[in-house]
Amino acid sequence: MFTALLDHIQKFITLDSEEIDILESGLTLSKVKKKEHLLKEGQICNTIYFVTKGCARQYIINPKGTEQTLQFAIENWWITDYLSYHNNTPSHFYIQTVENCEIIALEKKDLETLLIKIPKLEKYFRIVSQKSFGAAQMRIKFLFTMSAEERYNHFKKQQPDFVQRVPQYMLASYLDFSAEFMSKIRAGKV
Amino acid sequence: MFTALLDHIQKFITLDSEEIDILESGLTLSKVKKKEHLLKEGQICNTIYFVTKGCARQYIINPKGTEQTLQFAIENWWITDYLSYHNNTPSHFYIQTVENCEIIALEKKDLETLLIKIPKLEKYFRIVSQKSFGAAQMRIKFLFTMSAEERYNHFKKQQPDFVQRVPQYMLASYLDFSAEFMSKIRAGKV
DNA sequence: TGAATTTCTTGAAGCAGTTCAAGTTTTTTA
DNA sequence: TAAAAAACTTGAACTGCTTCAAGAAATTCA
Repeated sequence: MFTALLDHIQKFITLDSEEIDILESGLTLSKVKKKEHLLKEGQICNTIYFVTKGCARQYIINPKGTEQTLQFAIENWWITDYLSYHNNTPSHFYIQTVENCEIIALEKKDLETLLIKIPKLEKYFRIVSQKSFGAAQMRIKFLFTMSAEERYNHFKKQQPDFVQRVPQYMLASYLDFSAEFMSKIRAGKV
Repeated sequence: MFTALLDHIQKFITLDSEEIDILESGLTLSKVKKKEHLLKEGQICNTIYFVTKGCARQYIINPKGTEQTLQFAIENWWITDYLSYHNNTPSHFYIQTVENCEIIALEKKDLETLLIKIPKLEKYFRIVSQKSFGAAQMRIKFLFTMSAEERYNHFKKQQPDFVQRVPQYMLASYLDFSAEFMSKIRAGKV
């Protein structure tokens, strides 16, 4: 049931069977339909989400009223707003499913209990978040140094399957250009 | 000697005096002159740096040959390339001091030893990196939604002192616009 | 201090990508 | 399976910011 997450955790740390039991008893898997919100702007985020099936995204609504995706989370990715989570401040983001999903939602209180019972998990979350931070820095590098077309081609090369999986306008906003321009890039009219 | 770091750590966890001793014995503080490099592109990063005095930055050299700053680190900030650090891959970044600095350099091997001796530190680094990741997401939000002038004004409002502290062309590249445009923004010619 | 270096400024020309508006295609749902 | 909704396309007009070039000002260092 939780094998996806357990496998992911055990890439970084080793759990014995007792710890696995404790962990499993603290988790719940839920099905979430496409386009449902896990978090809305203004709410305080007190849950972290692990996607075991499907795809979710973090987005904002910009001053022009257009949605802009900041991050996608597919299978084996965590998604949350850590700033809201840690500072208990209203979130600047929406988190929403892009497909029908299976998601492990881990609430702050439960996570804190788990971290006390299984201190090793601290290491897991440390490494995962350090890597995520590293990935965010690379993302900023790409945004800074590549043209729109280069960003699209680079992304397509890195994640060829994923490109088919989400509406092109969402991917366009993730890569920081307009849906219309995406259309022109894909048609080779650039 | 290490009070800045100890204070920072104890914002998130509590250390007893024995743990403090262990920690201090594993640290070294070094003075680093302005413009020295802590990491260069292509090197594998196996050290994390904590700035206790001065200012460092992470930057890249873009295809046009211009430096672009991705991140600044002032007093009480960690700076490193976590992707290179964790994956043992060549770094995409330079890390360089912007002012004369005092820096605690913590090497991977030493840090791993410390994390075993003082498991609580895992929690400290987890929280710090989760917050950093949250901050990186906010940074992407600002880059996505604000005009160049708005980004400058917003940054100036958040960090009024810091704006004076670094060359304006570095700040311009951090905010993702040209040095010339920075000059025009500051002169009100926009 | 004076020379060298670094940083900042200014205006003109250019362009990568946006915006708008309208139509077409694809997907979803009742 | 028809109607509605969501997603994609196209071209024309526009614009926020870059690029270039050259000089001025500030800072560094011998």
